[in-house]
Amino acid sequence: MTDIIIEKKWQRQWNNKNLFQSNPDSREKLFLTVAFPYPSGAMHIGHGRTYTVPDVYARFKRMQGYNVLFPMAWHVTGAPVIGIAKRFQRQDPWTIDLYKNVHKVPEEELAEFTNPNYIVNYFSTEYKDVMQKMGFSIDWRREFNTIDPHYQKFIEWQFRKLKSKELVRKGIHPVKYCPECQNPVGDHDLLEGEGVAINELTLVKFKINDDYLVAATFRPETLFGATNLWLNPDAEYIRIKIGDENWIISKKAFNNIIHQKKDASIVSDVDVNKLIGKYVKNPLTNEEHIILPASFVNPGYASGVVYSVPAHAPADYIALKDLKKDSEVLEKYNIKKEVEKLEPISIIELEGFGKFPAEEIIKNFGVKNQNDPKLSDATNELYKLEHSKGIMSQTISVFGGLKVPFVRDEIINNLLKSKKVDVMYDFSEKPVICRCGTESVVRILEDQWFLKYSDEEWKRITYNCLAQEQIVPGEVRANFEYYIGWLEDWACSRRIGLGTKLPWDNQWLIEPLSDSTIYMAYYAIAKYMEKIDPDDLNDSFFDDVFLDAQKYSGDINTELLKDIKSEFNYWYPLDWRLSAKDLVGNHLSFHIFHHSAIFPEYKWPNGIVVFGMGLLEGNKMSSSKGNVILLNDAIETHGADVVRLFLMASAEPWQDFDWRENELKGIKKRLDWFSEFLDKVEEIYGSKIDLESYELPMIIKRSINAWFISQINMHVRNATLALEGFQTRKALQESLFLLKKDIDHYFYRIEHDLENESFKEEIDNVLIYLSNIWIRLMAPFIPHSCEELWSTHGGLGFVSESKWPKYDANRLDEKVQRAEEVVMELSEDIKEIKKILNKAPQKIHVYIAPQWKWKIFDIAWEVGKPDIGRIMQEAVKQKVHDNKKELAIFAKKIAREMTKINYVGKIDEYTVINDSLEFLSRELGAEILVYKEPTYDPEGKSGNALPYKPAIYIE
RNA sequence: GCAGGGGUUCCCGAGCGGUCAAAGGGGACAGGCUCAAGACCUGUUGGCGUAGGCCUUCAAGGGUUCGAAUCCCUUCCCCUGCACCA
Repeated sequence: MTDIIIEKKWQRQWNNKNLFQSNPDSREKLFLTVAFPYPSGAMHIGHGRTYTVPDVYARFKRMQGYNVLFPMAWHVTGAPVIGIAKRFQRQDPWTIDLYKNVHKVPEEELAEFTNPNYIVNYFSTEYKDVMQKMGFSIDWRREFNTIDPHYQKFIEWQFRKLKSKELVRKGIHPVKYCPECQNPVGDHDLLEGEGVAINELTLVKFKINDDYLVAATFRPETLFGATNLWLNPDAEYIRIKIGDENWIISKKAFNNIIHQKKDASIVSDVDVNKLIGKYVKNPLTNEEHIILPASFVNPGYASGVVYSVPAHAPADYIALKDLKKDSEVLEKYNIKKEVEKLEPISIIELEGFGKFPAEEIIKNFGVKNQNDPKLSDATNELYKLEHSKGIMSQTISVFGGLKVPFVRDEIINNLLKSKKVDVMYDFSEKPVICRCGTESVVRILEDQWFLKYSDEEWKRITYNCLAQEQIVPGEVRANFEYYIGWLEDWACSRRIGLGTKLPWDNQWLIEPLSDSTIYMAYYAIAKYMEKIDPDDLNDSFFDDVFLDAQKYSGDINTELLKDIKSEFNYWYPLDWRLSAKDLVGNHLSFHIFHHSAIFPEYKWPNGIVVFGMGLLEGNKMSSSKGNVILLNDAIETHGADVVRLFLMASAEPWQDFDWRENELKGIKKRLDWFSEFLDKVEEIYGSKIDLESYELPMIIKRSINAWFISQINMHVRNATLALEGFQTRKALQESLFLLKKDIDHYFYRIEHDLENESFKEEIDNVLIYLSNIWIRLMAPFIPHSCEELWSTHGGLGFVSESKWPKYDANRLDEKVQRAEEVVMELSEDIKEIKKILNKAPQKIHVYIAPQWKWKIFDIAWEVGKPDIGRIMQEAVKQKVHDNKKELAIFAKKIAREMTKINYVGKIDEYTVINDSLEFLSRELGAEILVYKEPTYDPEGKSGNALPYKPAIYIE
């Protein structure tokens, strides 16, 4: 078993020999990168998996002879650490506790965490340390972070490039915003309301005298069915001035709207009671609607004004019903007559419902009145149904028969053009509360910059780029296609955070996902940067290095420039990009977008591998909830190789893995078994073995040895194929678990052969042959243990630099493998019969199938289908057997048998069984007699003999 | 709602037209080894069976096929993502 001391020893030696520093040479290259971490917290086992996968692949490819580049850097751009630092400044107890107990930061370090730069530096140092403890084969000379001055030059170049291609535009954008902190807030910064979305609502301006009563809606198509407006009589309303219009909205709504309509100002208070009973004009239908009171209207949501569509909105329907019954209110406002006249207007047809779906859904949900909490469920349900399945009624002139979503968009667009409606934003759920305790609002940021992912031409080349990439696993390709189509313009500038300033508009920082789309190219040149003054990195430099513009002007020495450029051209394009599946819709898609926009086609990335998530004992891992195991702790308790092995064996990279302490024990046992295996071999061999010197004869004498060698080669072949496709779990199933099972079986079978000198020599050679292959096969997964075994048993150099085992097609023999199965199946069958007979046998007679039966199997195999007619025809033609009756019975029988037995051709069963006679008789506790011809067959059992299935007679 | 992925024997999980009562691991049980425990190895882990067999199973229902856990349709259930955030 490896302990940390041994692991450290090998890490030091790899480092001393610069084993993983990759420079261009004559070998074929392989360049892979994995999403760099955002170091705002400690590394946990989920990260461990993310970085072990590329490491295993890198090690595998290196052993195959590729010049592999596996670099690493730090993504420090962004706002979260700013928020964290602020919380430390405020001495927020929750944050201090999180960093002390979950991230396990020492007390004296925490004192410095008021500085965001300190935080990212602290954690990137820690990440690097843990990555080295994991034994990752990273070329650390290329390490950088995203606010290095050199890197910032690269980002500036990239953005100027995109701008010159007109892929960046200016616009406005709604964000969550804390009025108290005067800053946009992300989910991390919230006390309440995590994951709440921002919804766009249409503001419908209902004319009333010289004012507009402004109602908000998600469903402007329902304007056709409006019957009245609702105001909350207990709320305060005000008149505001927007441009040259006066709007009436609730006072609370103004607190929100002021962040969205810059020029809005309060004009006066409005007495809601005086509005009720008055009429407004519908901007779409020009009908007049009465204003009525309703308590369900929330003055804090949207504009605090609602227009009523009782046929299709449950709240409106039930509010109207409530009002009709409320004689006190009707009298108070003197609106009795008008209200009595009001009836729902049906405008949307919905399969399964009648004219007034709102009425039905209220009944279904058992909603009692407008203040019933079930009302919102009913509303959501009907909203969804009408959105997905609703058709506008034929009574609606131009839109009759059209689908609701289409009509909605049409109406919004038309009314926006004629300025009859406006747009506002509000949260999908409330409240949304900032960590400072203030309720957040939706604010519109102006002069925001966008990357134009909606651009048709850009989408088109992005699709082209995707089409020529390999995607692992293949199912994710559809996801990419979907996201590339779905992406709209992306706000790529930010006010706060660490990062690079937008080169042409200094008030903005470049958004963190936008500054990490093509940075893989930067790895290729990063190791040269310490020799260069960042000010010399002008656009002509990057144009020349990355795009071969050949127009460099600046102070960088020509030779150096040439080296940099040829290094980039050696490594690029990127062979594999690895990242988690939640980044498919943003980072990985952006990665394709930006490569296709900036680089020529021959530099486009070759492939993407998408990862799953990590679970801890069946629950989602989450640092903020404390449900994590730090990678460093896992290494300390189990050792890096155990951790690596578990992470690679428990699930394929794209599946979710589940860290279970219990399963980990099994992995640890398995690794110990592997590590001690060589001792076992030496025990059998009788002295120390030398991995480099053994001789495996071409002709293997014993069939069990031939079988074992064949199995080894099969596992080598399968493991190699699996690794080529990043299937680490499958690769380990083959190279560790199934191979071990075969080793167990082999030992079980040869147990008694060891006493026989003439058998033992072959066994010794087979075991050293196996050891030599096995250590190399396991080296990418558990490099420390393998280096240790390799060096202590005569391996030359580092196993990390040894050749990946190549499977030997001549040693992989299906028939040899099937023969062993025949022996084992025979043993099972005899055991089963013994069990049924329930008495100890004296002698067991085994009859091999006659020649003609094999011939019929050959024929059946040729035919391929259980077609008795054709098998018979062919058998008669070839005269395989004289006895037609026997032939017919047999042909009939094998028609079914054939599909079950995995036929690989004739096997010399007589020899194979005789070779295993000793084993069988010991296993079965009786003397075994094998017959080619049934010379002794008192019960006529020999006729049962089939190929692969000798007949049995027990007495 | 949209998109993607799933529902497999006690549990986790492979399989994705015949070699499937279904890999591998975990757990449980029995046996071997051992003074004993652990470790290790062997076997059992759907039911029936006095000759290697038969019957019932892979969410539910229907279909295609000589043959389906595997293909098609319908239904039910579960997971993930849906943006300004790393």
